[in-house]
Amino acid sequence: MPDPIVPRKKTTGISGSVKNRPAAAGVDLSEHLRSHGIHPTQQRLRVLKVLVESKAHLSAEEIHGLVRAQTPRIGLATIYRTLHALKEKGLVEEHRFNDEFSRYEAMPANHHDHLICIECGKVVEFDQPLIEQLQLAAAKENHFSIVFHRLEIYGICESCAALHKKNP
Amino acid sequence: MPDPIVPRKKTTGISGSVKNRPAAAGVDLSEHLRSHGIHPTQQRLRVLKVLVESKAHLSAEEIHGLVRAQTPRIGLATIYRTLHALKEKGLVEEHRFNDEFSRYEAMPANHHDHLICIECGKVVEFDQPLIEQLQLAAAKENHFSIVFHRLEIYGICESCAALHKKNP
DNA sequence: GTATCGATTGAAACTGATCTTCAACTGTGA
DNA sequence: TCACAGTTGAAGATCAGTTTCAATCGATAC
Repeated sequence: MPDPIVPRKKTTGISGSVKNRPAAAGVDLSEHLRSHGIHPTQQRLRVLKVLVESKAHLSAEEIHGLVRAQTPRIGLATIYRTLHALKEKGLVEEHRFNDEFSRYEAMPANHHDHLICIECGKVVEFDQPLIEQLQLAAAKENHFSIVFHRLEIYGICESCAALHKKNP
Repeated sequence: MPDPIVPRKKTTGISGSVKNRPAAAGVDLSEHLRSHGIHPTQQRLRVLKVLVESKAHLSAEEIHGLVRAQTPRIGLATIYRTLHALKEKGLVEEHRFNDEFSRYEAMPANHHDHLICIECGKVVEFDQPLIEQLQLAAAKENHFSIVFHRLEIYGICESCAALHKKNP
């Protein structure tokens, strides 16, 4: 079972079903940052805002592009620095799907896993509490205490499958 | 829950419980390659041999080092080219744990998932058929057909936990 | 054995994501 | 106003992985 290459370009917008982020539901982003020990500069607020409002899992490049619409002179280094800080404080999650670069999302209220279409790159989030329980059992059996986990299912989404039937 | 950085150096040997690889159990590697449409050159045989005999998940750099012991002039480009070919034919699996680079293992007979210690980098393989069934259910619910998946559980292994108790 | 020709190789240069450095800027408090 | 710490943008460095290209290999025909 070889890893198919996900044929996705950096610029591709990726949609995914996303639950309400806590910060999107009216929480003051500035206070959100401050309460996590991050000084809320304009740049940091805008990076976080882009992530909170986005329905996608964004690359650093994409975040840079979106933030630049409001703050044209912001540098890519600031994006990376901010993402590191946010990640370290647990406000942002980093994913490495089948790309050669990372994608980021604002930390959701609940952990979830990902279904990723290897044709179009669409990412759908899901959660299966039972899977988490079985993971706990597997960890216990091997004398591990779980800190976090990552479950990614790669496959073909409904619309790509339909396309295949039309143009096989 | 921020991603802890796995404190692992490129040169660290990583152990893990590994079932017998089919090719390690007496199958002729040369024939193994040929039957998958890969011309069995010395270089390719040695890369595959290192992977089959290894008990670890090796980086390209590590494979290069090991192969060079027998073929001193082999280039890193050849390692990468060979790994691509092997991966494409499903003879090798690529993993990206919490590192910034890829690790490879000879394709095991059965799919398995990974427990990874975030302290020492130890990788333990396990499988839980029930988890796979639940994944199928999650995919079906979202109208995905699964091609492959990746489950990685990060945590603290028994011996690192014991160390922590001694030197907290 | 020898000629031919495509496949494969090693070395070196390249690429692209990410990180580091450093001087300039900003905000805050004395 | 001054000092100082924290933050920023720009440019350059780094490093895993890829591409290029001339040299070599190996299978096949003769």
